[in-house]
Amino acid sequence: MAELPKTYDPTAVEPKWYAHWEEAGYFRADAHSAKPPYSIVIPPPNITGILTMGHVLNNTIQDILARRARMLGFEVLWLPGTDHAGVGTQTAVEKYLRQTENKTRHDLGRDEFLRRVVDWQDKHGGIIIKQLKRLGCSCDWSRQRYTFDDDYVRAVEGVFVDLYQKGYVYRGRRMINWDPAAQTALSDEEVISQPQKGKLYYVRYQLVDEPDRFLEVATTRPETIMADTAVAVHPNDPRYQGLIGKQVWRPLAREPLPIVADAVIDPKFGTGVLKVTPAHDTVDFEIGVRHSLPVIDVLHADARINCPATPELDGLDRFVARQKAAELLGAAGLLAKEEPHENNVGFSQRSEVPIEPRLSEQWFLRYPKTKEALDVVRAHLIRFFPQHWEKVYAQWLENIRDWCISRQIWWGHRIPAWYRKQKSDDGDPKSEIYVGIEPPPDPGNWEQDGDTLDTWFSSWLWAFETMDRETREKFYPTAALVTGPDIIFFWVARMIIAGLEFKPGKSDRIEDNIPFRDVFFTGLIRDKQGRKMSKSLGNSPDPLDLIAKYGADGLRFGLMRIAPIGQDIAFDEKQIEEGRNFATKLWNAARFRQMHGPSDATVQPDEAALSIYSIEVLSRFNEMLAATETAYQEYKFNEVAQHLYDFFWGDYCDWFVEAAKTDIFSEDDVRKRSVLAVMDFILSGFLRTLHPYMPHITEELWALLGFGSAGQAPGTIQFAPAPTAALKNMAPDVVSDARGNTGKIYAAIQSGRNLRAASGVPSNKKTEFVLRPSAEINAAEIATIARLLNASELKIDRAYEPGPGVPIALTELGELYIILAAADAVAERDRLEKEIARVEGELRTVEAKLSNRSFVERAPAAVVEEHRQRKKDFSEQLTQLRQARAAMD
RNA sequence: GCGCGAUUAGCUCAGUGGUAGAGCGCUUGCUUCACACGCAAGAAGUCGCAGGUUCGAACCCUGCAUCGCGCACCA
Repeated sequence: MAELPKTYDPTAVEPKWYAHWEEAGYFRADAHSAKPPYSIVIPPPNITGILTMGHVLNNTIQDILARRARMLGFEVLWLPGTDHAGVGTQTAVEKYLRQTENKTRHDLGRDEFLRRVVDWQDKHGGIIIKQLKRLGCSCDWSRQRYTFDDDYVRAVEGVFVDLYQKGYVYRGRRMINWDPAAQTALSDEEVISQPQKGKLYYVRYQLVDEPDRFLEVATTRPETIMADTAVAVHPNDPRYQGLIGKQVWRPLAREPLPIVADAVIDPKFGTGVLKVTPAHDTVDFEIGVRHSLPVIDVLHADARINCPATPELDGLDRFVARQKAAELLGAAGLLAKEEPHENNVGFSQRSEVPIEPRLSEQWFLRYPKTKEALDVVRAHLIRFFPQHWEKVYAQWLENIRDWCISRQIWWGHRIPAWYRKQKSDDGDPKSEIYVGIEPPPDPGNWEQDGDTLDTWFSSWLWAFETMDRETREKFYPTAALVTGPDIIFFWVARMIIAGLEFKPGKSDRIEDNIPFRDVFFTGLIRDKQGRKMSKSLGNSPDPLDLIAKYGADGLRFGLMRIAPIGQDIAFDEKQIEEGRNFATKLWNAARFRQMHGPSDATVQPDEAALSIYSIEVLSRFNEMLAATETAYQEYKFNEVAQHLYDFFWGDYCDWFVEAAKTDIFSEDDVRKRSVLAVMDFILSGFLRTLHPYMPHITEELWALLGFGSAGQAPGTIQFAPAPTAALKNMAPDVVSDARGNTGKIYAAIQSGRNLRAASGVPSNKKTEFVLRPSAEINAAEIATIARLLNASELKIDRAYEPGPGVPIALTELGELYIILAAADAVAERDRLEKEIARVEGELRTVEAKLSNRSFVERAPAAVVEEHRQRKKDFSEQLTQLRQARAAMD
């Protein structure tokens, strides 16, 4: 066995083990395994994406779940893959083309452009896969899928055709969200509203019958006046009662417009008069339908003004035109006033430009199975963690609107619909439609729909279309989905609907069709100022840099320790540094063990020969196992991490290892062997418990300490069984006695160290202590207490009488004195008086509580008893302290 | 407007009815033979505000404030 180097170097160790794992096929899932299944499908990252902190969080959690399940004896499938990400990828490639060749996609044409995207995908795609591997993700890469795989594409088309035939998918001319930058329709979910500072323009509309009278209309969009086809007032608004049914002149592109009455008008807003612009506003469109108003569209697809009748504005960008329109109106005396105004404007999530409501022919989906999708979550067949997302989910499903699924972009699944122009009897050209996976029988006469499908229309099949039939039989439904709450509608809800509606080989049992049983929603990672991490802010650290600095294990552990369930995470690199420090601590603890001879994980510590410190640490080990298990049940990963950290650093390293040194360096071979066996037991068990969080270093130490060669499954920690509790045969009172004794000893040591520091004795200076014991003290423990106090000598003297100024600490073992070369009576008197004051305060608090009759009568007996005991302890302490103080006078 | 979170030490956050916790940072002392990515000791908090329930509230209830998120509105 090689001696461990002094410092741990993750950059060398981590890739070595990952390569080994992949080669050995440890991550491969066997659909024919007899083991029970545990499966997760990865939220597929964009093919052109690079690893972000969000990915690190998300995939570390999935890896923890997968690795833990393997150790618990499950057949694990973690199914990876990537998403073609329609708009995102197309935008990226278009930008690249513009920069390198100064060309647009239209310059290249559809076929050539798509060829370029595929080039790009082959070149840049898959970077993120390599990065996930560097993070240690134990995905079954042999099953890696892509939303553009041939059979996946076919499945997407199949679903479209199926839903078309069932009447859920339909084509229609409706108001949709138009992204003028990407020049495509969007779904409602892709529009985010943002408050926007602007102006409210009060425009004067002249009455046709009474040229001297004007109707004032408040609008934020004077550039669309040319598209007005009415003005509207509330039917009960007394100010305008007489005007309903009359006409006003449209102030730009002058035409008479009717004054209509509609109940949606808010009389309190502006002047209570609305200009009705059916082509450019959803509410106005609906008013238009109710009053049979014409629709005039004055915008090009890129949101420039399209209105030759008003040449001053024609061709201008909408925001330039807004200003210009106000000027025109002002010059004509038709602008009463302008007011600053803040309102919410819908922005395209991707292009970050304001969307335009637009009347357009698109494909829509009326969602099937919405009630069932609500029920499976309400009945907790699917459980959300944290649970409060159920409400958000329900709110969406209860108010669900049809989904606009067609996109006017080229990179995506082409809509499997074809059209054929036909002459009808009345001479109007009518379009015949064909929808099918296979092209129509005589393709020459048909033209395929040029549009593609919303990326999410392919993503919603991810949970089952990534699996073949055999895999599905074994691994569907998946056990857990780990994702961000920002895609609860985009993806989670739609996957549930998809599973319920058309999971292949659907069963009558609804629980067979749902895509997953548990959904864990991660928090968002924010920077220290609480801002979302984003490329444009440049506040997102590159995870690869962090891995280079702290190791993948350090990054994983550090991040998991600060990621509370359901809450956003304020990222702080210090936390990652702590993760790295923890790895180093573990490394050195193992190194210390290794310095004292070879480990043997197969030897169980002899329970009869255990020291009280061993019993104490083993019992705390049991508590740690139980606590992590409980935390896992609730997906409280940060709690798991904290329990691991506290146990190992505090209980094991700070106390047990230090106490164990007495035995390790002693001549007593029995005690020495016993304590080393306990170390092996704990190191072996701890490495296994920690492995899901820090897979590389635990595997490395597993090998270096020789645990892998001792009959444990194939030499890797990955399939090593999860550790079981220690001290199984020990009587509970023996354990609690040991806990009680070590508790007293450790507390006394802390008091002694405090005394040392308060007396100004450096921690490395060996100093004499005297203990006047209050009870019999086991001689075997004296050496350990002395060691932990760094005492040159610990005298046990029942009759010790301290001279004036010798510092005293009251401990549960008795009175502890530190012997100084020259005792400082003044300093010690001050210290004692402070201590007396403190204890007096504590005592008063407890006494007050106990003198409260209601408390004594109504509080649980155990609580009252606890207070009585504390009162007794404080009283005794006080007596002793006062005696010590009196002895100084 | 509706809903969901958050508000605890300088910072980041645990704590969910019975003596306020951790890590970082800070102060002090230490290169003591696993670890300075470390060891030891310490200072530091009217638990957002106001009511209520209770013998007892950081914790339960009500209201308010501030911050964040979502939905709706958004002329």
